[in-house]
Amino acid sequence: MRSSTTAWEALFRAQVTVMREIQKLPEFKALSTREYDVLFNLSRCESGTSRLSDLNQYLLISQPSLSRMADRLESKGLLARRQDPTDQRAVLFSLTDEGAALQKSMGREHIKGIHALIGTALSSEEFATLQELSTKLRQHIEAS
Amino acid sequence: MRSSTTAWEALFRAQVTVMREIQKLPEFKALSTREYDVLFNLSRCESGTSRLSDLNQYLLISQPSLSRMADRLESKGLLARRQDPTDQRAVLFSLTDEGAALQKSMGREHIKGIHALIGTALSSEEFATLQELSTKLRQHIEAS
DNA sequence: CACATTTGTATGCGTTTGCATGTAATAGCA
DNA sequence: TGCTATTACATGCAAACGCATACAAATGTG
Repeated sequence: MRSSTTAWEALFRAQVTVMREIQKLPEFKALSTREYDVLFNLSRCESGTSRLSDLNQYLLISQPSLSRMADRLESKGLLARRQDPTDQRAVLFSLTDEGAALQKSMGREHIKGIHALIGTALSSEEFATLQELSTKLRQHIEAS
Repeated sequence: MRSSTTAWEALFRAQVTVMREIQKLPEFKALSTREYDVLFNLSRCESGTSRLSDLNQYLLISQPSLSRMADRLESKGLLARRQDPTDQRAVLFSLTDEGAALQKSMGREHIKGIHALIGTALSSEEFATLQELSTKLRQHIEAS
């Protein structure tokens, strides 16, 4: 009972602390971290496209918020919407060339920023362990 | 370069996944997770009070947002504002009895929910390691 | 095959948020 | 001491958010 909740609290506090610093980084003047996260997740789809509802699974924002955020990203020319040919209800999102390029450049800066921020906080082995345990935790929930 | 950023991504994704589930828990119908977080942080102050700016250090929301959230929590009778006698600019927040009681009851439900959600995801040793590494990561940033 | 249910997305609307800025108190300095 | 800079919080305002709901397409059911 105790170990899982204290571990969660520690993980959550670490996330808040890192996130506070990340939001200050200059690359997030153009796009908020939430918006970047949409581009990032889309860039990770091997098909290059994703339904709104599938994308929403990996984000903290609500479905209506994502729908409207997509409007904005679309009007900025970063994202393209098209109908799913196999399901007329569904919408498929994909990055435009411009969106993909912006994601890449923000991603590069983001990596630099993260490294500068936490690069020396833990050893390589510790980072690997943290990654492994975080992934295991996430997968446990996704599997249930 | 790589190990720190992939570990951060994994930690962040885990946080999103856990948080999505937490937000669905029934106890967060009364108060949002952000609002609960304010009560939680206040409950952890050994003095029982905290300046707005100090409290804000541990939260992701902006200072103006916290100021207005405090207005709402105050009007709900959960929080009390008073002036810092040693600094006329500053405001000291503290939980009212009602606020402390609500935090405790939400905290209890929260712990149950977390345990039900992730209790069996990792072993006790793994949770302890996750907690230790997360804390070390956070402290590295806070120290800089 | 009609009809109810479910699923996927969009929209109305009130609330919450952040940015820029205002105001007042303190600190720093010449 | 007087003046500037800084710090702490609040407020105006537009943007973004979530909830409830509407709508349309797909699925299930008799």
